Amino acid sequence: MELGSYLPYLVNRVGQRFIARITPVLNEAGVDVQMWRVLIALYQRGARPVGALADLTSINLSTLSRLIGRMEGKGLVERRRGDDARSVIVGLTAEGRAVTERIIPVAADLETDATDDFSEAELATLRQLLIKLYGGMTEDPADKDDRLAG
Amino acid sequence: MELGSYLPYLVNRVGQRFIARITPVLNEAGVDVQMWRVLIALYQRGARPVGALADLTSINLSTLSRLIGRMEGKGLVERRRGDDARSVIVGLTAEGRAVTERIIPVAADLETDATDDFSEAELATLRQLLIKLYGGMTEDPADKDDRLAG
DNA sequence: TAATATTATTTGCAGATACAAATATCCTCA
DNA sequence: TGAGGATATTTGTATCTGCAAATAATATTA
Repeated sequence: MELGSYLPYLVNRVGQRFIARITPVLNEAGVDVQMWRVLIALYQRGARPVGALADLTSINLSTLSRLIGRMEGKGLVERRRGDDARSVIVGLTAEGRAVTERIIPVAADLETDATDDFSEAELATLRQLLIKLYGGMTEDPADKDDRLAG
Repeated sequence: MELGSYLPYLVNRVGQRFIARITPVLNEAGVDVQMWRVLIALYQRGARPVGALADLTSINLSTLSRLIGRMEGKGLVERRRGDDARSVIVGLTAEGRAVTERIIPVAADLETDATDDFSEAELATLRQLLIKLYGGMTEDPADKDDRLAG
């Protein structure tokens, strides 16, 4: 195996660079990368039980529980009891939404900046292939048959 | 901004899935994801001072220092003094190399598995675009002009 | 060449993470 | 309807992480 053409390697090193670049932006806004994951997940998908949010973000459930506690302390999210009182629904507060919307344009610039040399066609192809790749990967490889969606 | 087509998002969620999949394989071999990063960096690039290894892996220097200590304890790497005695050169031991080479084929299968539905052309395009993207991103965006390589 | 600055790594410490156990609620069926 | 099991989340605890300070060695310069 040639590591330089190994897909997980190629994907993760780009991902890490994106993270390295967005981190200062996030810190300025008083959040970290994990909180940002939660913010965009909630922003995109709406309020969710903790467990569903864990699936969505791939953050460990106990870690997420405490992370939500910290975000609650910052006024970014709020917890409420679900209809099923075992579950706790987490949703953005107005401030959480505002912070997210403040970061988004900076994040968008970051992408633009990184893809200076890309044609529109290349960019579209890259997006499409990444979506396809993700779609082809279930969380647990054993589930390959009953895959429904991301 | 539509998050579903936001490149850092698309890249990182695929990267996370790869990590989720390789983790059990690594654990079986007694290493974690960070150790794996160090192993492949050393395997690919050869022995390096701690600082250079930190750059290569994007692992924080103090974290890396202690990580190397743990890996040393497992017999995977060894430290030796550099010509400049301020630096510490880290290199794979025979066992570290053996462990790395034992994991590599499993990691390769993981890629094959994830790209079942990809044509050779699509796979090649994806690789090429990821390499190009990485090349267009310096660690520090301010360095955009004096970029040399990854 | 001795004092000071610079570079490379390690350690002190506070906070974050993940596994496993504990807690809280719901569902089933006798 | 209430006992036992299933599901959802939180907490106990040991380990890992990263910032800043400490340590160690090399370069500079007066």
